[in-house]
Amino acid sequence: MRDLKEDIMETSLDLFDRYGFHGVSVNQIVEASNTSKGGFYHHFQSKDELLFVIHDTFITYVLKEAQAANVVHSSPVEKIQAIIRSFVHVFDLYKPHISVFYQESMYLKSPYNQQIKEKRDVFKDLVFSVIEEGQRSGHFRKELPLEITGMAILGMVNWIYKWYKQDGTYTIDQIADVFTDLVLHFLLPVREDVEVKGEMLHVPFFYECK
Amino acid sequence: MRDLKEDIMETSLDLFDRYGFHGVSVNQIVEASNTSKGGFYHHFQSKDELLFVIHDTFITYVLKEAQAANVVHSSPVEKIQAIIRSFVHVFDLYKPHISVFYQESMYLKSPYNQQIKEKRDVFKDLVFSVIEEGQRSGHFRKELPLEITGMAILGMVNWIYKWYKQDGTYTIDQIADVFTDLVLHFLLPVREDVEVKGEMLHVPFFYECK
DNA sequence: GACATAAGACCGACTGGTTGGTCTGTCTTA
DNA sequence: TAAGACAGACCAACCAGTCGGTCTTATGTC
Repeated sequence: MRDLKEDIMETSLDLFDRYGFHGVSVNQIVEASNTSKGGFYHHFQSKDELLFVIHDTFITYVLKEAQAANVVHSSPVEKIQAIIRSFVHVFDLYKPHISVFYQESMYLKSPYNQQIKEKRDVFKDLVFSVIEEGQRSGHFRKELPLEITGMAILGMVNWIYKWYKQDGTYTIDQIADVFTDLVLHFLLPVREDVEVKGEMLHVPFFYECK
Repeated sequence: MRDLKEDIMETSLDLFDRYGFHGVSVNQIVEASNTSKGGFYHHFQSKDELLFVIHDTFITYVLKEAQAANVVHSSPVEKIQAIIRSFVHVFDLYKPHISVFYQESMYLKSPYNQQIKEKRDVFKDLVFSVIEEGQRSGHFRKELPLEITGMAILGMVNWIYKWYKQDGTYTIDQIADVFTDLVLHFLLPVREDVEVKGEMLHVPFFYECK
């Protein structure tokens, strides 16, 4: 027999993914997971807390991975590659969690919304700081506004939750590869500038300004 | 005296944007817009229909603009520029509508969800076909997978609704310019390949290369 | 211009159903 | 035997939607 708390998590994740947080009642959750109101409220203080736990699961993961990438690599090019790769992979691991998160995060009450916002901001700042580091060191195009470029990257990756299917045409690795290619194509400067501190980058870059 | 229906639309848009569709009751809407249950249901068949009308407003706009761009321009480069520009501008005109849409679209019942999906698909297919056209004609890099690249563009633009503020650091025009720059940087092949059928592209990149 | 009339605009008390959450109590297990 | 795991009847609050009624306004008639 499985742990009942995990059953509730899994079942509610499935239901939320299909019908949304507000489209599923606690009664439906306990019914589908073969438990009871008492069982549910023994494990969770409220329906909101269940939602928070769902969020925290994947946010903790993506943040840990990005922070590790930031420490392991020294070049901003390698950092952004590693961050995008792990960021994209999160959608393979936690897609239902993420779908629920973006559809429902606005309804979470204090103190849950506060905690979630903090973790998301740490991740965002990390991505931004890598871009900024690359711009300062000359790896990335200095003329790009940090905020717009950063949000473009977060946007194209976050949007994956809308269309990615595990049994789709492309694997999550292929998506990660293409996305990294796209991002590096608009981040890296013309070829002449890519040589930084005697280091020659072997990243395909195609466009030169006229 | 304003039209009451418009008052309801505007008030509910504001409330939905702050608290979400399910976070606002019809009672709250009629209270905030100084009308009544009767007044509300005189203008709208249901709460769902109100949501549908909100959606339809901006979807109709973005679709019309993109289709016009597709007809007016002949080069895929100009087409994608115009589409991105108008797509980005929709967030300036209809940001509350769009926020509500992405948070709530999942809860809409038939036949509303069907109609919305159709229009969104038409728009998506239009963007994809422009990219494909550019790849066939040699304007765009042939090695990029259409689906992943297309969803990357839709993702980075759609995500604007999460962070764009009208009184923020950058205007919507600046965002559109940077986004166009980013997209063309990863779409266009090396300069040698940009010359197509004797036509030399004069792609107006917003930011000057060094 | 005065009046009758009808149609649409709007009102708000009311309802039937649902929801998140509580509480008392039982069962299991260490 | 005590403590945590779980059960399920119960409740107060709330919600979308209804319905009989009133008010406003445009129009046709004399």
